Amino acid sequence: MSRPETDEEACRQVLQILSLVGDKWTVLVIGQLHGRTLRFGELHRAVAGISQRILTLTLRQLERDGLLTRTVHATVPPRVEYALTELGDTLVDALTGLGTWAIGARAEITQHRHHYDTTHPEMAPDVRKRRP
Amino acid sequence: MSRPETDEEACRQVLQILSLVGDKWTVLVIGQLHGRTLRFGELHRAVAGISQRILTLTLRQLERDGLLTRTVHATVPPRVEYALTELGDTLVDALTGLGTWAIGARAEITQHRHHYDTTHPEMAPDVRKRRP
DNA sequence: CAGCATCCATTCAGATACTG
DNA sequence: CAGTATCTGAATGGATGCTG
Repeated sequence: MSRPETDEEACRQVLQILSLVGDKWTVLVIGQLHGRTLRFGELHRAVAGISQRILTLTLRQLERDGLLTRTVHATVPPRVEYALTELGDTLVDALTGLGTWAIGARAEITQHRHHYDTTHPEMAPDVRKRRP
Repeated sequence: MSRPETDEEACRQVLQILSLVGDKWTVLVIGQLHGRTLRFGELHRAVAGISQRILTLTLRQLERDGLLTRTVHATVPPRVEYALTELGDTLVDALTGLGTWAIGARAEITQHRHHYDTTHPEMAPDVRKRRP
């Protein structure tokens, strides 16, 4: 009874979420927002290396998906605050599970890679190219 | 005491894993491999729409990371079988958690998107463009 | 059957410069 | 401060054709 319809379905759902969260920055952003509210500039500084454009797009997407709220204070200078919604918080929780796995598996994966690279000398440069 | 070092660290780890698993096909492939062994052609058919090139690259990467094994049977015609390793199985388990979240949140997210799109008419075409 | 080599179109991140 | 506008190089995915 392995691989029932729900597995199939779950797989597609995961895919959706991964494409939603799978880009380089989204996870970092919601990670910073976990349990606190930050302004645009603060986020920009907190997520080292992100460009304004990408940060803006990332925030807009998360806002559109209902994962965070964007609050504009009509002051001078302008003040815009970002915070996770309850839905966003639950996503963080869900991702935490993956994070735990990642921490536990990291060493083993690194080791496997090294072994593979030495065992299969120049067999798959493309593969390594994709994971520097 | 929110956001201790471990959070920071976990976040990077998640990012690693997401970039490892976050592409369009990897999840589908390991999803198909969950609990069974498949040949290249079977996988190619099972994961509808994937090209041979991408399937090959995806499999190589997973093999390199120690998430699946590639067994070549020296027969004619050649027979190559792919199966998840124990590590790969644990990844599937970890992803299942995310899948569960995804299924539960899907409706709400869709609803939020719709609301956002009607509320912010042409405010963020780029955002919608990124999520058709 | 399983996969590699090639080429092409597209997407996207990132840098830079400008504005309400 | 908090974006928006624009441009460009790089990376990727996908299609096609060939081979041990």
